[in-house]
Amino acid sequence: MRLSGGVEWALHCCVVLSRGVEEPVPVARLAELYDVSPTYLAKHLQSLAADGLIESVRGKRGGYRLTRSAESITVLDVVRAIEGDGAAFVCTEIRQRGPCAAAAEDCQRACSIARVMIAAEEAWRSALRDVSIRDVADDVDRVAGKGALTRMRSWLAAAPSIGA
Amino acid sequence: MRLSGGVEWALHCCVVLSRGVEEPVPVARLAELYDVSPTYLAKHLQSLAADGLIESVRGKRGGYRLTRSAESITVLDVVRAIEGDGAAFVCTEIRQRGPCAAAAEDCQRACSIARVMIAAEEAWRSALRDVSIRDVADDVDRVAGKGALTRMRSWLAAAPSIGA
DNA sequence: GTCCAATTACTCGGATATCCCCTGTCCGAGTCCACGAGG
DNA sequence: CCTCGTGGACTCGGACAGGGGATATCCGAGTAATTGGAC
Repeated sequence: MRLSGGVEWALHCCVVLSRGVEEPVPVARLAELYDVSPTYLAKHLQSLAADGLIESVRGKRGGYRLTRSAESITVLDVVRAIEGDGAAFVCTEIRQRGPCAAAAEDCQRACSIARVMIAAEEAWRSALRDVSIRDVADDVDRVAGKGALTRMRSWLAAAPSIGA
Repeated sequence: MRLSGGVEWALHCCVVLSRGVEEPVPVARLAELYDVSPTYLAKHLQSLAADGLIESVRGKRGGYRLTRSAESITVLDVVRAIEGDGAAFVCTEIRQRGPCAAAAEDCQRACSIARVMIAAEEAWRSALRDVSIRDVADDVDRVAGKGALTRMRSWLAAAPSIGA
């Protein structure tokens, strides 16, 4: 059980995009900020756009920007956009197989093992749902210093590749 | 993010093994009970044995049996034995990369995003740790009928392939 | 000076290879049980 | 009748292929800004 590495990228992107929603930021710029593969990051941002978390602006001076306020986007929203809605544990109903199989009419409720796993996943989802991108951004300000995020956001807005 | 299918098999095996600890049960018999691949199930049971949850008895009339009481084995123990101890979310510290990288001395605490993910995983683990194999077995008795598990355990103990 | 239109440069978007881990399988090492011979 | 040794069959254990999804990449579709000329 391992999450895609794109989850980390997407979360960092959403956090930095939550500072100043004015103008869109191209993928190449975000990739340069974090020193990651631009094309692969693009793939993940497309997933976020497909779920309506960010919107794309095409053409010159285009890019991505958040569609709604950072308060209304939860960490779970981002994780689900990247990883999909599928549950981690999938019950194959092996209790209904083999020589001691349970009768189908006795299996209307989910099996005991599946219920435990589902409850645990719900606890996981709940923890992620309780934290918004805004909360994370505030925490970054608290840990890394008040101006760190704003400085990164300003760098994104600056003309690309001048100093390089 | 998806768990290995072996988790389901291993949990069912531990539950049925918790009924009557007298004599070991061979892998082939367990595989026949659930109608799954014997060799692949063996691989997973080896993982359980490596973590000390079950012990192997070699030779004729050998097999696997639980090493301790079902109360002292948690669902989390089984999941960790199959999936390993690694965290689902791995922080690659991209905050320390790129042109706006944070200084290393400012990163002694885990980054805000990683903390959220770690806390969620801890909630997931906690939910799995709160349920023992004994609890699951009792719930199976409650749902599938009091004698279902005992009947399966008796079938395991019976001489193999008589009726077939 | 103003308007318009073609050009251009920059952006996203989906289709395309590559790699690694999970799935699934196999044969060899090890061990207990059974049986038979000898005392 | 009891003991011991040998054989056999059954078990686990780790080493060996195949497949699917994540990783990483590329080129084409689309759009806004620019720029040049005409009025």
